[in-house]
Amino acid sequence: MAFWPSVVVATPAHSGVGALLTYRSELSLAPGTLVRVPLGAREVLGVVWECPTEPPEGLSEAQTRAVASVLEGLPPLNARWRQLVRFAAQYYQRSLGEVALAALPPQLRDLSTVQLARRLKKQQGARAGAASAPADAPGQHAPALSEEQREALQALEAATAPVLLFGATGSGKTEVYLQATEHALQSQPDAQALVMVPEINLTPQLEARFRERFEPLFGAGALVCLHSGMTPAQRLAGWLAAHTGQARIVLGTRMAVLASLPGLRLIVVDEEHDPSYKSQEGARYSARDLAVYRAKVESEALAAEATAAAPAPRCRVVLGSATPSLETWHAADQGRYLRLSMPARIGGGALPRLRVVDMNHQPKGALLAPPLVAAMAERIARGEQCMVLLNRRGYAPVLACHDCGWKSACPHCSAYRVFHKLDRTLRCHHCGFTERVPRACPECGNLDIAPVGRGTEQLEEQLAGLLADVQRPDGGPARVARMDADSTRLKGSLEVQLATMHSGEVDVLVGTQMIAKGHDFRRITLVAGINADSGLFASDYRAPERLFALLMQAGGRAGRDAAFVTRQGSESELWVQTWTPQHPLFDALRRHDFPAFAAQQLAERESAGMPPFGHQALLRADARTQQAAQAYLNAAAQAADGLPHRDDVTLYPAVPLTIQRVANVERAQLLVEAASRAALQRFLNAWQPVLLACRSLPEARGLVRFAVDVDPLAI
DNA sequence: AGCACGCCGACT
DNA sequence: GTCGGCGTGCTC
Repeated sequence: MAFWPSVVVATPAHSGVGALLTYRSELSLAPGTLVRVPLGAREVLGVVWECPTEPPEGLSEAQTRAVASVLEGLPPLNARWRQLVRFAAQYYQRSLGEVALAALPPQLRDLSTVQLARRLKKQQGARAGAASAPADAPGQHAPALSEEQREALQALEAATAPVLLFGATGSGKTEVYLQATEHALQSQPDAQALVMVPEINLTPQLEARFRERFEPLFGAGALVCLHSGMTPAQRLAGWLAAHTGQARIVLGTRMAVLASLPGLRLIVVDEEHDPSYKSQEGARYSARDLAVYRAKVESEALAAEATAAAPAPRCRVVLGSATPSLETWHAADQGRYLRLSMPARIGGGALPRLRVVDMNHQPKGALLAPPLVAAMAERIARGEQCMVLLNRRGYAPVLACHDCGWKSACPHCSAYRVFHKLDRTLRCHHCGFTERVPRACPECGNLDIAPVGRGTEQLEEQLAGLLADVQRPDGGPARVARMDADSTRLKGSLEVQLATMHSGEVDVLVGTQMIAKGHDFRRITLVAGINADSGLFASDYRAPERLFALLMQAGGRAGRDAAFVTRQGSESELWVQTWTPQHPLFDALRRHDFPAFAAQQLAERESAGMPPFGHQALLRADARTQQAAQAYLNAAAQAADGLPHRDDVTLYPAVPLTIQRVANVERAQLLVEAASRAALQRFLNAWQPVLLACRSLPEARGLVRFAVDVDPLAI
């Protein structure tokens, strides 16, 4: 067969893991080149993966189509980026093209050559401007570090392993990130840093701090944000800036870990324990784990390029948290990660005192224990602020008829619709189905339908009533406000509410866990978790870990302004209402002793063979009937018999998910366990083609989709 | 993911 | 008799 020039391209077509498509190309294109290629009836974005020197086997020239166009002027995606994508695709059992394309801004496809050239020119112009920007603010802009911070910074800059920055809330982790970033960027004119936060909500305040610090040093275009809340045009601009090197700092959510950053020297993963770092759709990757892998790849490449004369620079990765994930903590125990501790709060503020309220000894049916209400009233009278957490939006989780037993079930999901009193609706929090609240029971016509259980709307209402007679020092009445996904839905309303809280116009803030994260309210001296332990009754084995982190984080909101607390002559407090006050979690929390809590949890995990000691994956199936979903999973398990590495894993029977049906789709899953990560990976790779084949079995009729979730957060 | 192909109910 | 419902399957 005559030679014909071809390129192998990663495209969004995703049948089969690792499936790449071959196109004809007269030009020899370097791996990493961005191209547009025909796929079926459309034209899609693709990444050149290989440039073969031999004609492809089993594919004739006539069977292939030609590359439609090359994105001129864009540097190819480098080998380290491609290795990251290859690893992520393989590890999380998705196609290369899917992961590669998920990492690129979709708008790139629609950009004409002329538009692209214009954009790149703009980038270069900005870059030249930035390079010539005077950098005479150096040294004096950064505040002095505490002894602890200085030691941590020095140690992390000397580290050759991933660093766990274990710092109490308020210990000044952000300042360490800032100075580590500054040093990394100054080491090299093209050096870049990636800073990740778990939620979009947390980007604006960190962005403000980074801009303030680095715009005088590196120019206005030096920092870009990358997260899903941006418009397509903003995402494109941010991605291009990072890819061309004009942006020196990329600040973003989990998706940012896949951005092209040719000069990457530092990765910061703030609040590394946060479950939001694990993607729950598409390729279910952990951005924290990929960050660690990415830093390793970058460092290895730098080491390979280094000469004997100069020591090789590294790409460092810092995982920061006051309550690290048990995976990270265990890695530090084993010496795979370097643990750096910063236990003290900047300014010497004390951590709040824990007050555990045993709800078994409180008046029946009371949402708030009387001693807690009294404590809050006292604080407000002194001009202090309180924060109350309840992890349930709406007025009540269920509306029920006392006569016939009707409940506000969602017709599309196996869940109840939540009663929202403010807009008089019943809303399903799973599928979004919303109806006006009926005036009478839809089953029997009885007018006596009533809310069951409590949400933030009701808590806000009750607190306003309970605190109605409390006077602030200026004589005004106590003011209660609520902040949750409902109250912040409109664009800009989050900022408005935060500003209201900061200005002191609110005395009590009620909200979901959204209010526990990151936001700094200086005058808060009392934080309360109302229904904190509801998670402990669930079967989720990570519930204690999450509760500990939430309460620690929430408690960290209290007493951040040490001077204010001292002036008040009061001590800040964290109140927790619980039905299980004897749980060991509270002892550790009382002493602010995360290491003790982690050791206890890790011992339990080890004896049960759970992560991080054992390794898990889930095979999930969505289908029109529960029977079809389970039949598919069980068939896939059967078909695994005789596969290589089958004996290294345990396959459990298929079970329905806790919420079995969402938006009329039935859901089931099957757990896979292995003693080692490598064994799990070997088996999953062997299983992959079987999973595809089992889709067409007669018993799996009605299957909508399947997905593998490697290292799942909940099982 | 798209987008086509293919086989069953309400219209010009 | 068609128009179109979305179930199923492929994309070099």
